[in-house]
Amino acid sequence: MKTRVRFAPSPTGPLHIGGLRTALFNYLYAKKNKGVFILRMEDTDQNRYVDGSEVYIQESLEWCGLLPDEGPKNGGDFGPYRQSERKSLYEKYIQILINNGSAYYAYDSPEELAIAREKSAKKGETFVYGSQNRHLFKNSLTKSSIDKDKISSGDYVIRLKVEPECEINLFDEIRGAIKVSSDLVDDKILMKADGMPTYHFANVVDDKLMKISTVIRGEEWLPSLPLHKLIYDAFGWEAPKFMHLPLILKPNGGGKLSKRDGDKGGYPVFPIKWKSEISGFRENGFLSKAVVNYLALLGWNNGDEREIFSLSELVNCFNSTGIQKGGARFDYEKAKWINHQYIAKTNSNDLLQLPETQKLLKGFNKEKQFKILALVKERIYTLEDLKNETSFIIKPFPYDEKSVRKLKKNNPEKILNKVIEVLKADKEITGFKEELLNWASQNKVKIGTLMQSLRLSFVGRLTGPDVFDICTLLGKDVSLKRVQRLLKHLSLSK
RNA sequence: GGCCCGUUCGUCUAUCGGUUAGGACGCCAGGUUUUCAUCCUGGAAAGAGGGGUUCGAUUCCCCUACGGGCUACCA
Repeated sequence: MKTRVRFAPSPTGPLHIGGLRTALFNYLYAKKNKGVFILRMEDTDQNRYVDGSEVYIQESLEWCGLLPDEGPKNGGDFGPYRQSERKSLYEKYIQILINNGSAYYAYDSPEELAIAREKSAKKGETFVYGSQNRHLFKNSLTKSSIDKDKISSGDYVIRLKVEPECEINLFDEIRGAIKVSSDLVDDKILMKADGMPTYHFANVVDDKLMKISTVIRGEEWLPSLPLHKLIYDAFGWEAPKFMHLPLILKPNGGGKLSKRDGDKGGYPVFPIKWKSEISGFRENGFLSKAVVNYLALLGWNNGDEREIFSLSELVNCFNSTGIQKGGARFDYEKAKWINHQYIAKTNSNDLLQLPETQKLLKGFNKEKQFKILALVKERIYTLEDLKNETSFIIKPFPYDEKSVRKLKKNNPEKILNKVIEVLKADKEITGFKEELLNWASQNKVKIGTLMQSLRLSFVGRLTGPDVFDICTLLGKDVSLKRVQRLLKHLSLSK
């Protein structure tokens, strides 16, 4: 049987990294098994639909290199790939269930149900619309015939008729066998009053019609697995395999990572920016490969100590036995560390291709960009760090006065004047380093003081990359100006 | 509340009955860099608790505790 898996988000806003990781694992499973990765939009809830979501999801997947083989954008033989466009299919298939007695019409209003639910809650009971009490409600099982008026006015839903006292045997590829009694399963609504299917029904029908071999989704779906199994059974269909992924948890506990955790925690939770309001990993200076790598490690491991994987390496190594059972806390520090590894490893030319890098380095020509990147690449954790690491090239930081005062005690004027002399004489800056160091040792000038004088001149602080590399990058004229400027500053601050 | 799933350093994880319980992030110390960062070396840091099974349990089973998910005409 051909491996076919689907990533099935609903377009209710931007996709967060939990969803992205589900997509990733689907992709890896598909590619590992030489199968097909499908994108399906679960847009059956018209109230929650958010414009732009589908494009966002597609772009996020593309940014990460997780290109769907079939989906709303590029089509396929099993379309349409938006559930809203498959309405006639659900209508056709629900009739099968109506006809074989597995489903029935129900006419209770949402208000009536809310009241019933409240009643149960007051008694401390769980409300279940099912075999025990369905006779107390308005439906085609309690009335001798179906309510023609309600049907024609569309004022009804269709529920699954769950048989009592059946043992439902489930199997999850990660967790193994699970047994649940059918008494715990509601007569869940399959078709809503607006004529749209619920997730549960559409999901089963589509997975069957799209020949999905393995359903890989988040653990939040595990509780509805019995229901889904019952729907497959009602059709007499063989169910696909199921794999429920552990959830990605908030960094400090308290549940699964949510879309709102980003602004609270000061870290991105979305792959790319959403409209202009929320920035993503991309805008925060992450390489997509690093994000993919980190996400893969959140709930999966290769069984060894390896941590850095490219997408194709992940495809090769991926194995569902390496998937974790428990939820994984999101750790932004580790994500940054992986990004740091990728930035340092990626060659500068490739980094310069990225629009994000170009934006950060737009004031420089190509040659200079390359040099700057080489200078700071191994120091930074995100591309955003380029800003802080390179700003002194355009304009030095305001002098760190504490360092200036300290330096002053060591007669830096003599050194700075020598530097000026050398810079003026040396046309190419080539012998700059050697000459200064020689001079220092001959004149009993502490090298430390020399270095600090230079660094303070060029950077304004006592931090940064190698001071002679900086000088070379700045060029003779700029270097000279900065040394003269420090000399002037020293004399003024007497 | 009910149901389901889970539980190894602070965090991500290795271990498929016998290990000084390993690695990584973070943290601390030292080294390199006469700066900071990177990098290198070292260190502190874990089997939730209680019962079984077994010659032997982190590993298998049960209970408890804790964590999480679900409990909509949302997905």
